[in-house]
Amino acid sequence: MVQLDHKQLWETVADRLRDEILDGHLPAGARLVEADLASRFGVSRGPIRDALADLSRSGLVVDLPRRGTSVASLREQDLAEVYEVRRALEEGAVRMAIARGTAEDFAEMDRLLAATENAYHAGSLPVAWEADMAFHRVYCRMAGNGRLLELVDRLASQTLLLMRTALAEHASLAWTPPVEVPRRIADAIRARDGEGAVRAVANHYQYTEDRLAGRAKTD
Amino acid sequence: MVQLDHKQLWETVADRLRDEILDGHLPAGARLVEADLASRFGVSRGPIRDALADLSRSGLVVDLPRRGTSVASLREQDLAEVYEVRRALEEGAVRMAIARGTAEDFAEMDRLLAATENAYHAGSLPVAWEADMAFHRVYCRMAGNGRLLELVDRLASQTLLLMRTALAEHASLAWTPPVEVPRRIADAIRARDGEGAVRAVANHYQYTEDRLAGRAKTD
DNA sequence: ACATGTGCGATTGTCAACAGTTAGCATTCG
DNA sequence: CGAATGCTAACTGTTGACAATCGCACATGT
Repeated sequence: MVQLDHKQLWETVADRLRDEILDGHLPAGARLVEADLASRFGVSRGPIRDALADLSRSGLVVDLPRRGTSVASLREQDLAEVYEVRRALEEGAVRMAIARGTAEDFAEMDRLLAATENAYHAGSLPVAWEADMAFHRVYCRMAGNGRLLELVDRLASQTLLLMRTALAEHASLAWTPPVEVPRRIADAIRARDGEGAVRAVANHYQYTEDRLAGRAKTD
Repeated sequence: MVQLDHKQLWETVADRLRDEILDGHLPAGARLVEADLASRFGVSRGPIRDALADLSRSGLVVDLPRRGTSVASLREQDLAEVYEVRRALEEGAVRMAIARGTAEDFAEMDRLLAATENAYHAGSLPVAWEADMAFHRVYCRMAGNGRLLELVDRLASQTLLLMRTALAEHASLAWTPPVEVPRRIADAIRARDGEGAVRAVANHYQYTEDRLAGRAKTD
């Protein structure tokens, strides 16, 4: 049986809004008025509400009762929170993933590592970040835990938004970790080295933290 | 400023439904028909939809498109998933918590450990489980990461539901870990021993896993 | 000048009704 | 007798309208 994935109206709306938020078309803090969106997309407010509820779940918008919803403007504090949770989840993920990786998974990781570096050197940071997110996603998928994967996805969205909005203020965010850092994760998983993989993930986040802390000092 | 929490209609509905699900009044698999609930609570379908969406987020109900929502009937697989994610999050949480624990936090942990054991010996398992969840929640709150705490809360709901429904089938689930196991977590946090706390959490979940695996074999 | 009260516009919360889809059952045809 | 087809009732997805609430600006009084 072919699973044709018919999207509900609110899913289509949510996808569209998510894109507009992540590509910066809807800047942080922008108000999302249900009636406006309804007329813009030619639907009623019901699906709009559902879509906004989903984006709120993902942390891309904030929803103040009786006062409407607006695009989340995430701060330093949020960045730290997201990274802490992602680190915890990914450390768990690699431990589970080591038993289940297939050759295709490893090939995809290699491909994404290369894509990240290429995009970085080509100067296309958003593309590099997305490839990096996809890289992390691969081994989280390998963990074979649907709940974990969904959480990672939602946090990845928030991370992308954070990077985008933060980059607008701090040019020093225009970087990705040197490819060796994430590669160590891939290598450890490939070698079925659980503790090594956990260390590699910790190292990756430590590196990122240090780099961000450095920014805080030098800016 | 005092945060008085005025509840939206859907929140009230969600709380009520959550209770009814967790105390077994609404058994696993029970269909939740929007119109029925609307007339039962004397509201329209709108707030009911919002409430169901929230419960779906928490994993307490499943939502099949165009076919309505019903109380989640979680399986062995789900139990494993939830525990894996909880373990990952809590290992991260204790690492963050060691720096931030206050005397009140430690007192509350002690109190909850005692409450768990008392309720267990008094034969009131649901109470014991809830106290245990609250215990875990304390050090997750100490981590000072709102996102992490919210995830832990949602997973705790699922765990309670799992325990309840599983208990109905397997009497051998009628237990809690010996109080020493969670106490080691509290002790390590109190001693500001980060790696020890991580080990204690891992140990706790390992113990639970073994016990559950034992059930699978002996039942 | 400052605090307090009041009216207005904007926006969400809630409701009731319509339309499309689904599962189950009866019916028909081979 | 079995499989495919066509109905039917139940339910969700969606809509448009109404009511309640909030923020803001202006007026009023001290």
